[in-house]
Amino acid sequence: MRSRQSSLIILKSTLGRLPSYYCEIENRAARGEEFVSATAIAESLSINPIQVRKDLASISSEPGRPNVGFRVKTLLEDLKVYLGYDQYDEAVLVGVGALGHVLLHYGGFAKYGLDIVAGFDSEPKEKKVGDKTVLPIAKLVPFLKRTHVNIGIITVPASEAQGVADMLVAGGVRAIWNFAPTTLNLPAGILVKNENLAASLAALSAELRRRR
Amino acid sequence: MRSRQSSLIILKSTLGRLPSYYCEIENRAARGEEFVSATAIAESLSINPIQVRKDLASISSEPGRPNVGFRVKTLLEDLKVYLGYDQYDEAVLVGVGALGHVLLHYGGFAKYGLDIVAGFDSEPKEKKVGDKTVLPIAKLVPFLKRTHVNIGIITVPASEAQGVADMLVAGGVRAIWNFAPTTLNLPAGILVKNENLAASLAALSAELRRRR
DNA sequence: TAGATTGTTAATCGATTAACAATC
DNA sequence: TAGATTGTTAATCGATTAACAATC
Repeated sequence: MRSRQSSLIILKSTLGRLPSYYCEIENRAARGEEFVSATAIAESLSINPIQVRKDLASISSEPGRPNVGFRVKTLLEDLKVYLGYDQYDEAVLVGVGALGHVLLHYGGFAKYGLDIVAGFDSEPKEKKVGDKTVLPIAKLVPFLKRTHVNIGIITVPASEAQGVADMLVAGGVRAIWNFAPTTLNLPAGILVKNENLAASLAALSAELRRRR
Repeated sequence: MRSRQSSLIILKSTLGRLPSYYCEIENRAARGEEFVSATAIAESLSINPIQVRKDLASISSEPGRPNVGFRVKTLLEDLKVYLGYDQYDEAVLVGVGALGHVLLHYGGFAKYGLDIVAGFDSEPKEKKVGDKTVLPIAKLVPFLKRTHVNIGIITVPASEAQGVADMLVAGGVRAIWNFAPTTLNLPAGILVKNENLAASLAALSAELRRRR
C-alpha cells in the first residue's frame, strides 16, 4: 500500500469538497466498508483531517462514533441529499458536434439525477442519436417554453455561443453550462458555469511547473 | 445592451480568476479595444471591481492609467506568461473512447501551449485517429520513459482508472488529469486534477435549486 | 474642473487550523 | 487502560471589501 496520495488541487470550501468525499465514500461502500473515519477520508484525499471532520460533522444526520467513525450508508445518503443528487433535473444541449455527442450519450448523469432531454443543432433535419432526439435549433425556444427545462448546455463554437445563450434565456433557462471558451453576456440572475477544458489542462501544467 | 451579467460561480482566489480575465480581455482585443479598465472587466464578469483591480495590479507589468485603464495588449501578454500559456507542454491520453476521442482532437489546446502527443487504448492494434497515433496500452510505460512526457490524461472507465494511473506513474508522469469518477491512490508528489463532469452539472443544478 | 479610475492601506469577513475535553 | 476518534471552541490565517488620496 502506498504512503499518501498527492494533494488534490482546487477543493475550496465545504461545498466544493463534498463531491470528492461522496466519490471516495462510494468507493469504500463498494469495497464493503461499513464505517469510515474522517481521518481515513482525509488520508485518501490528502487533505487536512480536521477539515474533513468538521465538514462531515456539519452535514451528517447521525453523529460520528469516537474511535469508529461514521456509518458509510448514512453518510452517503446525507451527502446525496445535501448535494441534490436525489433531485431529478433536466437540461438541453445545444451544439451536437464531437463534444456535444459525448455529453448527450454520457451515461454518468443519471446517477446524479440528471437527464439531457434533447439536443439541438444547426442542421435543419431532426434526427435520433442513440435514444436522444436532436432537433433543429429553430425549435429550441418553443421547446423550452413548452417543457420548462431550466438548464442549458452550450457546446457550440465560441463564435455562436452568445447567440445560443440568448435563445436559452429567451426560452426561460435559468442556468447555463458553457463549454465555449468565451464570456457570455447575460441578464442578471442567470447562473453560468464556464468550463474551459483547455484552460483547465493549462492550469494543471502551470501548477506542475510551479512546483519544480 | 444588457444591464449586468449573472454571477459566475466558483472563482476563488486570484489564480482561479485569472483565466476568466484572460478570456474576457481576449474578447475585447478581438473587438479592437485598446484599453480596458478593471471596472469594465468586473462588470462583464459580474464580480467585485476592487478585486479585479487588485488582481490586475498584482500581475500587470505596466501600471494602469487612471481614468483609462490597462493596455489590452500588455495585459494579455502578462496573463499569458503568468498562466504559463506561453510554455509548451505535452500530455498523453489513455482511453480512446468517446471522450478520449474528443480530447485527442480538440483544437483548443494549442492556444494554451499544450499538445496531446499520443493516445493509448486497450485495443492491441496501433492506429491513426486524425493526425494522432493511438498505441496499445502495453507501449505506454516505454513510451513515457523514452519521451519524458509528464502529464497523463485518464479517460478510461472508473474500474480501470487506478491501473492506468499506476502505469502513468511508473512511466514517470508527474501530473494526472482524471476524468474517471473515482479517487486515485497515488504516491505523494503526484499532482491530480479530478474532472467529474456529471458532478459539475449536478453542482450547477443544486446551486440553481438553492437560489429559489 | 468634475468624473473615472488607479494603487494601496486598513478593516472586515470567512475559512482553515490548532487545541482539548469527551467518548468508545 | 491506552489509543483512536469525535465535536466544538478558540486562534490563526488569508482573502475580500472598504476607504481614500493621487492621477489623468
